[in-house]
Amino acid sequence: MAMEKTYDPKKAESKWYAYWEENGYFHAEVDAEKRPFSIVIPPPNVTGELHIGHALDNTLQDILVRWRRMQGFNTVWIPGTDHAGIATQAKVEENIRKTEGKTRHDVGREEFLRRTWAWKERYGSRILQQLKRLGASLDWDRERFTMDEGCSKAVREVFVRLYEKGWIYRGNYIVNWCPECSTTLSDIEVEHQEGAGKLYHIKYPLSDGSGYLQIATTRPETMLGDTAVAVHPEDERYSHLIGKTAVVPLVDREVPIIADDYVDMEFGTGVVKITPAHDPNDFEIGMRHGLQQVQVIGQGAAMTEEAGRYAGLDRYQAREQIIRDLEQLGLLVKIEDHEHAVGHCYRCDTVVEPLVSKQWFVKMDELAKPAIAAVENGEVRFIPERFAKHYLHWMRNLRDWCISRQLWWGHRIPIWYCSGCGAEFASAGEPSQCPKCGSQEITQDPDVLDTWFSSALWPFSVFGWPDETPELKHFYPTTILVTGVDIIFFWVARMIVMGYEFMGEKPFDQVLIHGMVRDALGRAMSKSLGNGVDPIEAIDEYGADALRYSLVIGVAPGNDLRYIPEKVEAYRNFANKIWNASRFALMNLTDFNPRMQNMGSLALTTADYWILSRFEFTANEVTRFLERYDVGEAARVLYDFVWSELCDWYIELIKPRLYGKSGDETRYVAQYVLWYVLKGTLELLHPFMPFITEEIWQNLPHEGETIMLAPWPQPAGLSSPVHERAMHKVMEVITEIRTLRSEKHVPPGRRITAICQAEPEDLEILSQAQGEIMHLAGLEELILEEPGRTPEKCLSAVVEGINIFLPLAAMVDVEEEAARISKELEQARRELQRAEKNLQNEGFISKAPQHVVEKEKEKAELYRAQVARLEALLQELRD
RNA sequence: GGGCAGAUAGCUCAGCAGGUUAGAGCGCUACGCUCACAUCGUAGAGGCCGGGGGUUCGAGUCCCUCUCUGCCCA
Repeated sequence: MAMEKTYDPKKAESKWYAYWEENGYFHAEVDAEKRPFSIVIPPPNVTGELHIGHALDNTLQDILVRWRRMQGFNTVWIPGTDHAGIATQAKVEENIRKTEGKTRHDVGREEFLRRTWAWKERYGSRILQQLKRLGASLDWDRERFTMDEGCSKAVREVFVRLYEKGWIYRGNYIVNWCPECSTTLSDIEVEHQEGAGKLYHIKYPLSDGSGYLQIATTRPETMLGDTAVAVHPEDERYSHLIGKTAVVPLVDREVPIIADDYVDMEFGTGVVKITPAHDPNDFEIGMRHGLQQVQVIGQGAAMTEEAGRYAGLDRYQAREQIIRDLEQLGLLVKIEDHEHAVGHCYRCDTVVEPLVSKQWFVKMDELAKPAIAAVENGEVRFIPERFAKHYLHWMRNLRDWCISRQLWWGHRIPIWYCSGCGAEFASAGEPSQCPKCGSQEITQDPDVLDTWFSSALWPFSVFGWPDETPELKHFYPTTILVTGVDIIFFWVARMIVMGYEFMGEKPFDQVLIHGMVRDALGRAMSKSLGNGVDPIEAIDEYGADALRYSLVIGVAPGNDLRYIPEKVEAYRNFANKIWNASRFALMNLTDFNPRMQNMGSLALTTADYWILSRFEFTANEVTRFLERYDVGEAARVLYDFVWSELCDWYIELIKPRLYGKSGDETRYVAQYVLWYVLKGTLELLHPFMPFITEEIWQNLPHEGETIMLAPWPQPAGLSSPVHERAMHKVMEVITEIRTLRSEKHVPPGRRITAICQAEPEDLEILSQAQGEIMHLAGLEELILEEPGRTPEKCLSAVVEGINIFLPLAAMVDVEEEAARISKELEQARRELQRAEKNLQNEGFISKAPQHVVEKEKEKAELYRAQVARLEALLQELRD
């Protein structure tokens, strides 16, 4: 095959993805003989677009999936999308508004839903197509959608069962209302943002005319709905007023002065107004004290009729007007600047309004118990572990989950009301009459469920639950869930809850949490900042493999990372490096057939033993890191091996042999080892860089149809510390000669002579590698001898106890040489001192492990020789 | 207010189970188009591992504390 000088990702990517898909390599059937490895994708929003966070999340999953698949696990990765209630509905509404100038109410519920489905059909596959560009090896035959028939059935089943258990209930409670989205939100869908606000101090007259109480509030507009004033029961300043009444200004409502622990004596004046209808804490107090609820703010965030002359005003206009009016009445004491957190809608960022309304809730206390225990006892493990704390803290302080949404797009709540007998009943099917009175006058609850309700069932609904399918039996619990920190509460926690309740078992063994992708300045990516990165653009520019590698390499689990285009470029270069090393290999393997001889019968050189040993080490490390889900370190180890050891050293070392300069026999050996290591390296790289590895692998002698299904490299007994140490010495000698040349500006093309003096053992090593040393150090002659004489007029150095002399009389400046050698001598002495100090330490000798002591002794010996040699050199120079 | 994370080369980050002469990429300096690669090679400069204390024979790594930055919860 003719390979281009640079790697072209575009061609390889489309070609191989299609090949994999057509051959069904992504698909797994249930196979009881094999160990399953299963992952469900965190379903992206069906009408969304792939962003860089998805790219990271799915790259991690794909790496794990491809790796386990190569290891022979029965591997399945389930794709799918989420209907994303609010987001999708908002998009379609926006479209209707723009094109027809109509609202969803103008269009009507049925028609609106028809259009939303059409929208989903049209744009819903987009994000999945984008995942294909990334190389994601998802089992497309098993694609699901949270609102498809099966998932919807699961949702209704779960709802009905919980309802019948009494764990889903309807009640009038204070909920978070988004005036913009016109729906309730669950507690976690509210984001608290710190902001500059004001603290208003207002006087409330006592009913008996004996004076005033001064209260402090950040939201004066809610005072119109005040039904009490509260103080702390132990606050002596006010104890005499408890039980009396005060008058709420502007509305002249007489309200009780109550005592409640909730009041913070330190805050403001220690007196707070109580508005049960518009504040969650006040709501609780109201329940405790049986207070009336007066709703003064409506669903559109405008003041209601209850607000009297303020009715119709927006909540913020009302605030201003009220302050002006209080000021006129002389009841406004002061306004202070005040930092406080305000709840915003996580979808549209509008300030949320707490309102009392009739909604559906899931009772969480019982449900949470097994889900808490599972993480406490390690049945479900978070990686990194610290996220278990986040999870547990949240789970232990759970409030009931508000699941009804005033939307149209979603799973409609399977509750019907009978206008005949007034019954309320749940049904998993489509009832035609009331089970109590038989009346056909029944209407379904108009609300839909929180999107996360269906996502919570994802790990079993995708396998066909409530039916007991073979898939469910084989692939559940899934092996690992990979997702970002931001949805631990939204999604992970609820999956664990639902898994235990309905499967009687955890939904996954492990949860791998990764951080967020930030921009180059470390800021979160957001629409408003416009600093988002389109992964598809990055793939177009640098290739999917490069993007994948750049997202995972060197990232510690759970840590955030920055997206820096230069980094992607660096791994584009890495891909190119692999490409060119392979191109070189293939050019030299045209006449090679690995079946001619096997490795055992080959006369391996030190370099061969060395690279095989390093390859084995690398393979073990990569596997070890992947087993700990430390993808970042696995990728880093591989990168270093490929670039430094394989390309910079091994390939350079064997060039003379490949060119036939040392005979056919050793040429074949070099070919064999190069082929073996390159093929194995591609296999190790494949999970990280699926496309380029397949492209090259297919061109190397290989067995099998695809690298995707090639066996993951196993330990093969290739480790060889002896050869590693020998090679290390050779490399040090080469580097030292190069350094001397470089410092003295010996032209790179000039072939020179070198003399190496060493003890017999080392001489043997050097002599074995004589050809390689000469080749890589640019020598025309390498003289190997035992120490004794000091050659005249030489550049000299000592490494690894080996004297090196370069007879370059013209380059030798005695002063410079002396200075350079002195400097090295100093350093060697320092190291020697350090080592000796350790060895003289009783504690060290007796307490440090044997191998550490041995190592230290070896070091000391080496430094001692180094010092002696350098001292001798210096002496000669000065004579 | 509570909890968590981070602080290592000019920049962005690794450093896993305390023991390496503390690493990488980018950037920087010098040289080099040597028949895989200039998306490259060779050589090099650059770090009291945030401050202070402690544990240990030994601390970037473990413990305490302080400072700064970020995140989550209330």
